[in-house]
Amino acid sequence: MAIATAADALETIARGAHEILLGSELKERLESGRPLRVKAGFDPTAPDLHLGHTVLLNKLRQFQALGHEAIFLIGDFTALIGDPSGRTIMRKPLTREEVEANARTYKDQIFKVLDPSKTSVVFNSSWMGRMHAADLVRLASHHTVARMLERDDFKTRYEGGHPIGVHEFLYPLIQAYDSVALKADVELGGTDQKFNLLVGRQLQVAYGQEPQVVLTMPILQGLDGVQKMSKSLGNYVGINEPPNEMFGKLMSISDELMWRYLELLSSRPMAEIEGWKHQVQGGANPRDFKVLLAEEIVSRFHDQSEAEQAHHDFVERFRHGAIPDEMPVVELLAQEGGYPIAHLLKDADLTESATASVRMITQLAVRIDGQRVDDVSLRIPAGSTHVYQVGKRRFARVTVKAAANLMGQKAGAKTRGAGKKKKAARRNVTR
RNA sequence: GGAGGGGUACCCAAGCGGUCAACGGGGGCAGACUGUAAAUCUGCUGGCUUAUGCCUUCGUAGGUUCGAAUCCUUCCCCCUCCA
Repeated sequence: MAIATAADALETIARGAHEILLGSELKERLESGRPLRVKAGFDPTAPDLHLGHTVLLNKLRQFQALGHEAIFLIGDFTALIGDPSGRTIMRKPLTREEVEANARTYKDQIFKVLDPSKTSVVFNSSWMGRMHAADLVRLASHHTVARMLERDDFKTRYEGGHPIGVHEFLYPLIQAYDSVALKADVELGGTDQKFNLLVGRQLQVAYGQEPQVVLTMPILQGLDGVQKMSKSLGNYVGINEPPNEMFGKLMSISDELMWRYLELLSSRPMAEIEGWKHQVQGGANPRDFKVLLAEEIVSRFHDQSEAEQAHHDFVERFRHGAIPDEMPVVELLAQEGGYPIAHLLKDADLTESATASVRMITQLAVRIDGQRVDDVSLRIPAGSTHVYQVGKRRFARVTVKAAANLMGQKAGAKTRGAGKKKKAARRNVTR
């Protein structure tokens, strides 16, 4: 098997990396010529992978391309603890069932990036599940509380008066033990994992192994460019998202963030990306390079033609202000006198509440078939179909129908009465 | 086990008997400007068929009062110190 020269390999591996500890050890192992065991652990807590996860996957892929073996560790055992990294609060443990379901989705998705023939997928429950209490105590004896509290987030929480569960201390230890069990040569992780990864080195030495090389990758910022990409923050691009969504989201990142994404997500050579940077400094429009990024990512998770289509749709929609072809279609039954606009927007899921609709209308953010609406008390007559728009991104095609039979009843019941009924019902539930 | 401190809207954080749907900041949303972005400026940020109106919210459940996020009691949760 042909393995690239150690110098070339190092350059590839170092791309985008935040830190390599120790670089000299990595070089030695690369020079040994044998395939290295490269481990990266994932919490099976996220049901859907997003681009943030692919930063590590891409790096694993690069190792594979260099002839090494990727060990994709699903931390199904550790997930029962919940990684406290970067958190200021304690995480709720997952149930066995949740963990298993999540792990399956991982397996389904990672091979969009990784080479299956050079990947082994392992679960740390397969050794941790068999460990005896006595072994765990022995494992725990290799670390001190003082050292645990060196970890930034533990320290912050401790000093800030936030609770820390004793079991959370086990997380780094178990993750570290995984490296022992797997005899890992290299472990990849986000920068927030540095502490855990280093515990791995220490523990391997304690168990008589050569310490693994630690490679940390920057945490990919989400679309907001500030917080890390995560599903719960809603600033993510999922790898299973439809092409248009994916394309649109990637185009919405800031110019500055674009370079980060290119470095960490694109498979284009860095030299080429550097060239783009110079062009932008010379006055080229960053947007055009953002397009190239978006196309590359969309074609990776879909295909080339879908990427081109997404690009085309995007231009139509934003440059020419076109109304998108695809949008939710909603049918509503009008009451006597038409459908009040504020309620229509809420019922079509364009706003959170009628009050919010009023706010949007007042702020001139609402359009019907492209026409601005400024009348809060507008009523939409039955028998009409229009495209309603709130802000720039939310659309729905709404048909208002006459409510033939229901009309009598609904009109008969005064709104106040209906409101009271609801409240009464709620009270009953509470009691 | 004992002593003290604390739980306010998405988050942080004021308020400490009426003028509180609750200051301020962050975040979010919208408008203007742009390149779709960023930066900037402005507005909004509990719900209700839109109302100088009503309803629900300041950990939980009660109580005092004409009136409570603010006072009293119960319970729950968190933190610190002592043992």
